[in-house]
Amino acid sequence: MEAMADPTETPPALLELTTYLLSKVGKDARHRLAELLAAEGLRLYHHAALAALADFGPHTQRDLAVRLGLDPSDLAKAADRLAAAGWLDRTRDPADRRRLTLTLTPAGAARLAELTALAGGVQDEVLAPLAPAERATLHGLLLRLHG
Amino acid sequence: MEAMADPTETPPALLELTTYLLSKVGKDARHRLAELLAAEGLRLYHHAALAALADFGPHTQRDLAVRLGLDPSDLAKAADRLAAAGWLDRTRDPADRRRLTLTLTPAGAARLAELTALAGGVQDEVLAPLAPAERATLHGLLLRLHG
DNA sequence: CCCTATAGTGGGTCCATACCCACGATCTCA
DNA sequence: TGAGATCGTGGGTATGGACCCACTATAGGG
Repeated sequence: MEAMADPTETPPALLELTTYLLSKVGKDARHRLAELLAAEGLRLYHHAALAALADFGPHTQRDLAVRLGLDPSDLAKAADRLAAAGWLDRTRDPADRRRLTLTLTPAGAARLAELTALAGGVQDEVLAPLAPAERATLHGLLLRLHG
Repeated sequence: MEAMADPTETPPALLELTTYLLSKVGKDARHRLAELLAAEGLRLYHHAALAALADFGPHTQRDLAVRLGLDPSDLAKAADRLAAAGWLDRTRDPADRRRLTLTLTPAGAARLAELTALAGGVQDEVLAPLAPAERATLHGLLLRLHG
């Protein structure tokens, strides 16, 4: 009995393209995490914003927008959301009253830890086929590509 | 003189997530190729469709939609585009006149070769930081994740 | 004090992806 | 020969990302 061809099989010509795999696997990973976050009314950039504040300390909105590569106007909306939830403080800079300084609150730090755990869970799923050493190798290679 | 902090630096907490890197690098790769294709009025799935026909032979529209994970309605529009350019033939199946069989034309095969070369160029850019052996390693790992 | 530049923000646009439905044509089978 | 299923297709909708402009409040130089 002959093996049945899988009607959903990807064309080998595409599987030979590393960029195709990169794009597909990356999209899948992002999609999974985005879905989890969406269930809590959050987006990926909310996570990124909290992480940036945790790692680099307070930012003005403009600076944070630059760091995350977001439009200042879009970041303002994201900051709204995060401030409303009590995860960051938005204080007017007394030295330049145009500026708003964003600072992570303890509640924000706690939330960030939860989101990071969530991301870790997705990562375990996505990387399941790889042994720990292989995951480390992959991580190192991707890090080099990221520059 | 102290090193100036890079205001666009990504939060280390995110760089530690392999899925973050995967998603970012993958998005970048897809974005670059999509831009090149867009300049010629094409989308990524046009390339994928041609590749599938080349690798697996003629498909009905339905089968091709299943293989590529596209909505049948959307694939119909893509097939329009490709047929209009003369890259595939759309023939009514005499045995079941509801079905349209898509077959790659020689012109389509030639176009596919061009697109594949284009994709290869993008890939060389994206993978530039890696040595050939490392690229092979990366490819192998991604292939395992793709299943 | 005026002029120009900048920070934040509200309210949009544009685009791609992913759906989804209804319909005509056609097939299959009882 | 009808009932129901299936293929292609036209014409939608929903979503998220990226971008953009106008406007207010504020700063700072001349």
